[in-house]
Amino acid sequence: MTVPDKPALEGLEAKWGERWEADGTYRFDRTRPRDAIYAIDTPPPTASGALHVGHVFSYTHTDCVARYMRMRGREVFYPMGWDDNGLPTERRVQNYYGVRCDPTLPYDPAFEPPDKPPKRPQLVSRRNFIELCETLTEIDEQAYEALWRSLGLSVDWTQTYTTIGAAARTASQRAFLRNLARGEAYQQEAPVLWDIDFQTAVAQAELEERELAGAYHRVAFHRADGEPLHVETTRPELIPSCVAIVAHPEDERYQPLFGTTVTSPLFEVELPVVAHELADPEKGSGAAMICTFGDTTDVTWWRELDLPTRALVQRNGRLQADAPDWIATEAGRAAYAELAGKTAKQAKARIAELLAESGDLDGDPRPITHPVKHYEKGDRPLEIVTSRQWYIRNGGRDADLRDDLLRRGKELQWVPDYMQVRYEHWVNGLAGDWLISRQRYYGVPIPLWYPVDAAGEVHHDSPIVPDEAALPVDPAAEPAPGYDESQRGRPGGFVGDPDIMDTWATSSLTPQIAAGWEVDEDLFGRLFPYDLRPQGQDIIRTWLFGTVVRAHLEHDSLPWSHAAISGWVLDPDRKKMSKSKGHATTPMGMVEKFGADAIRYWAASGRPGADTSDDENQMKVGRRLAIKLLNASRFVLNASQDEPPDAVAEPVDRALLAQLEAVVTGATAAFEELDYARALNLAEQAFWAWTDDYLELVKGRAYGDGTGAASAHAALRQSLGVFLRLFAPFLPYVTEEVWSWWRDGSVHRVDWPSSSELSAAGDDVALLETVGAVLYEARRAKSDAQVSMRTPLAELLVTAPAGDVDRLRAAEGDLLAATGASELAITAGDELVVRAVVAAD
RNA sequence: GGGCGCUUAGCUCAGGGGAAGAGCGCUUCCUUGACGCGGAAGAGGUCACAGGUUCAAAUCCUGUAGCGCCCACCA
Repeated sequence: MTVPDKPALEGLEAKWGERWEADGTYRFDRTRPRDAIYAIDTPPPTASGALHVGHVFSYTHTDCVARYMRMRGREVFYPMGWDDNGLPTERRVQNYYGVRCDPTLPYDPAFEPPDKPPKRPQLVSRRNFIELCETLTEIDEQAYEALWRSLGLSVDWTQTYTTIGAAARTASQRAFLRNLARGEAYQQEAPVLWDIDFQTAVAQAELEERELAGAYHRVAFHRADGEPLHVETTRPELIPSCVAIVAHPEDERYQPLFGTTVTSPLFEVELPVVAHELADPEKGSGAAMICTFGDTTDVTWWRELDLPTRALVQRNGRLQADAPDWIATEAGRAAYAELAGKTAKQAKARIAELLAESGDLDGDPRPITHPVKHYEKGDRPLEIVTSRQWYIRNGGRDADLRDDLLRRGKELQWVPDYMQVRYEHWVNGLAGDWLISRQRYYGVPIPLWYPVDAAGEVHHDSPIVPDEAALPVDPAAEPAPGYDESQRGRPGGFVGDPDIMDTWATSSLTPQIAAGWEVDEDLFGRLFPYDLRPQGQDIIRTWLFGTVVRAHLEHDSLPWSHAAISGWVLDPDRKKMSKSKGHATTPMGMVEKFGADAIRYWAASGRPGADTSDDENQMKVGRRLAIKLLNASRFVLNASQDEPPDAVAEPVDRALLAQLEAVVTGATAAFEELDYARALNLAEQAFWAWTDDYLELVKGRAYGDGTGAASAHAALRQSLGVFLRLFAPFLPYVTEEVWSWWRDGSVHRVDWPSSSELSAAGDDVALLETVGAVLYEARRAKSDAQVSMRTPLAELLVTAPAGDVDRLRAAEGDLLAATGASELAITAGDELVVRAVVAAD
């Protein structure tokens, strides 16, 4: 046994990191049966930038649970994935290298990215672009792994996956094909939300509302009798796309007009006045124009009222160049020419001028701010365009499936439990099925081709499906089964589906990907369904819900039994922290400054689901705790020797073990509910009482010999062993360091403490409390007298109720040694009163 | 507009019917026989506000306000 003279935290991360790796301390043993395994569906962080303090926070929570479960004898499956699939990666590659993908270019095998991003993006082929994505994500992933390792995540680093790797592409395409075969995936030509910058469709789950400045334009449409029908709109540029005017069926102002027509200003298009209960009499004039498409309500009206489609906004966000057929009059076509080719914003400004000139604008536009739908990663408002897209059923259009999924939400154990409500609200609010196709390049391709008939027409309704054994496939690079590449795009040949799948369509399969679904059925059988999905509350609607949908459809089960939802790390200004804002403190810098155990202490102090602030004070406290653990351990090990457990005989020592037993029971119960924070708090409180009171109390006895010393030694070492293991999930480095002074093997692979091992525990938990109260008064007397704590008390007089008298007599020797008093005088009384007097000099 | 969560000491947060708690910070001490990357003690609070239930409310109920997040139909 070697106890260092001056133990320190510095260097522990490197020392034990290497040792754990060499020993395979956290390696998953796949031979264990299902019920001996604890499987975690680790969130794969987005590999497109840097980890921030919020990641450190939530991943530490999971690691504490993983370490606890491992000490409870569960074999923990704790993989790490990297979400390197999708738009964030594309965008980062575009900015980092200064390139843009042009899928029409041929592959250039000799391509090297420019040293620094050129002013004007360089165009590269799709394959070159994907190679750059792979290069950059690999660099990012290495930096992530280095941070996770130094933070002490007990991940099995042989179990890693990426969401763009071959295994993920195979699983993603396989699941899609199964969905297709069962009728759960389907394609539809329909209006979709469209990002004009990214040039892709966007799913409901990826929307975010932003408050934008706009203006109500009060515009006159013309009734047959010459009277105006006023409509207030924030989007006058869509008047040429107008297909009807709508008002509430019970709105008396408009009832006489239902069934009649009006003509639009400037464009002179004849439009029916229709009724629908979604029209709000309180908004604007009570009458609204229906355009194809200005917003999602327009889509509803268009569908339910069976209106024509008059789309003018193109996928690049500009109005189409040529005047459409439905604008028939010369004046109308001339007016349209003023708008043609303009962006929505430019057209809005111009049409306001035109309406003012024609007298159809009533008053000045009235400025307002209103919520406008954006793609969460995009900059400009979404437009709605019609296109052919793939969908997966998620209950958005099917009440039975929705009920099934709501039932799954109830079946899942949520931590904290109120998070389940968010799931239910999302599922109940679904407006449609899950749009999974994306018009992008870096992602898992939709594994389909379509036949081209002799006339050159593409038959989308009879897709050509690959064999599962051939997965993963890239229809853009490989010919359809049974065809030759030369037939691509030719009459009688085929075309590949040009789209990729939404990144959530793949990451909704992380349990299947990590467990080797359909590839390693033995492993899959031991892991699925998993025990735990830890994740952020912001992605309940995307990742959590998507994973539940896929598991329900494919396996008719939940993907995991528990979902632990973590809170946010807040900025000092109490805003949600995000990496885009950039923060002075990087996680690695924090680890270097305070030590990994200190950072983990801060993180583990945040209760499940609760937001926490980025508080350096808590990290300092954690550091102090870790240092105290080193020093207290050093004292215990130097001042004692191994004694059999039954050497604990002194009432004070037996009381300590009794107290500890209660702590172990409490911490275990807390961890079973995944409440790591409560477990830490219990251990910490007991630990400080142990060092402040118990160690001081038995110090004198421990330095002596005889049965009193043996009892103290046994109790000190037993309690140290318990504390080290109680702290091991939180402070893996310092506990392992101390363990190594004393014991063989890793503290992270020994059994979690149990009450059965504390066989000598007494039943008088109150003894130490009473004795502690006396100690406290003795300290206060010395503090008041401004003397050293080592100054002996001249007098120690206690009045105590009957029960406490026995306790004090039992601890008398220790009390005298700790306070320096020569005599403990006890008188009987109703309550405990302590008189401690320091010698007058 | 709807939902969920939060509001407790200067700060960060526990507690959750039965005498207001911790850490940090602050004040005053202790020069250290495990620990100065220490230790001891002290001051500091109408538990957001208003009603209600109760012998008793920080705690349960109702409402209000502020903050955060999520959702919603951009006329």
